[in-house]
Amino acid sequence: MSHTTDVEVGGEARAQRMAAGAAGISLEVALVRLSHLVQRVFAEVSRDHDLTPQQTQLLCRLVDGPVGMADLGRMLDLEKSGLSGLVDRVESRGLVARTRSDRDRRAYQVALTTAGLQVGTTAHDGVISRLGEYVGDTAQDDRQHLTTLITRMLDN
Amino acid sequence: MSHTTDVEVGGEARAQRMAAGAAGISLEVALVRLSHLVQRVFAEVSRDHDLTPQQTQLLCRLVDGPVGMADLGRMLDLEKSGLSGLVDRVESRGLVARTRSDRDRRAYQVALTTAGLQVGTTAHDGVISRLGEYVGDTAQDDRQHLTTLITRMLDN
DNA sequence: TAAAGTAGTTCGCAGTAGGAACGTTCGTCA
DNA sequence: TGACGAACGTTCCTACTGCGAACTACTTTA
Repeated sequence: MSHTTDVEVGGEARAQRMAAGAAGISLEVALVRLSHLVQRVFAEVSRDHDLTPQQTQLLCRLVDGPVGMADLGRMLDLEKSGLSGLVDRVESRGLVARTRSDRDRRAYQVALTTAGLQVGTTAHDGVISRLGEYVGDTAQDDRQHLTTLITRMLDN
Repeated sequence: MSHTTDVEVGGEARAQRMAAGAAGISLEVALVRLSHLVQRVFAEVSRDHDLTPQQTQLLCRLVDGPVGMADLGRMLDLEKSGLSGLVDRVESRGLVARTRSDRDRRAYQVALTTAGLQVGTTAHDGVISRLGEYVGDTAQDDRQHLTTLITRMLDN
C-alpha cells in the first residue's frame, strides 16, 4: 500500500514545448517568472547584509516609519505567530525595536533602530537599483504606463 | 556592548509619505509588490492541494517533462542539498520519482508520477487562472506591452 | 461589570535552505 | 591504463520560516 507501488511516469507528452528562455510565454507565466527574479534579487541583496530575505522585507517595510504588528502582518501576509518570531530575530540583532502603543496598551509599534534604518535603507536602495538594472532603459512614459497597469492589478 | 544599549528609533521623518495602497509608487516598487502578489497566489493554490509553495513550484516545473537535479536546482535557485530535501519530501508523497540517467550514472532524472502529473497540472492551471483574474480586463495591447517588458527583464 | 473581541506571545511541528564533508561516476591527460 | 580533478547527489548540521492552538492582557460592547 505504499507509494512505491505506483511510480509510473507521466507527462512526457508535453516535453516538446520549448524548454528554457522566456520566449512566447503568456503574461501569467511571465508574472511567475518575474516573481522568481524579484525573489532572487532580494536573496542576493540580503546576503550582502547578512540578512534573510524575509528580514530584509521587514526592514524595507519600516523605512517609511513605524508600523503596528497587525498592519505588518497584513503587509507581509504573515500569521501573527510567524511575525512574532520574525520580529524577535530582527530585534535580537538590534535592527528593530518594539514600543507599546499609547492608545492601545496591548499593541506594539515596530520601528527601525538607528542601525536598522541604515541597513534597511541601503538594502531597500540595493533592491531598487538592481531591479532598475533589469528594467533597463525604458522611457518614462512607458514606465508610468506599466506602473499604472501593475497598480491596477494590485488594487484588485 | 549589547544591542540593548542602542535602540534609538529612527526613520520617523519619512513617515509622511502615503502609508498604504499602491498609489504614487515607482515601477521598481510596483514589481516588488507584484512579486508578493504572485507568492500569495502560490500559497493559496498550494493550500488547496495540501502542498507547500515550493513543492507546488517543483511540480509546476515538471509538467513539461522530466528534469535533471542540476537543471532543477538552477531553475529553482536552490543549492543541491536543499533540492535533495525538497525532492525527498515530494517523492515520499508519491508525486515524483527519481530515475537514474542512462548516460550519466551519477545523475537523476526527476519526473512526475501519474498522481503528480494530476496534482501538478491542476495546481499550475489554478495559479494561471487566479493570476488571470488579477490581470482582469487588461487590454490585449497592454498585456503584450507588459509581457514584453518582463521578457526583456528575464532575458537580461 | 461581565462577555466578547482584539493584540501579541509561546510552544510544537513540518518545511526551507545553506554549507561542509562525503561517495560515485565521468572525462581527461600523462 | 591509471590517476586525478571535476561534476552529480546525498547526508548531516544549523538557523530560519511559518502555521495552528493555547494562552495572557487589554479593550470594547452590551
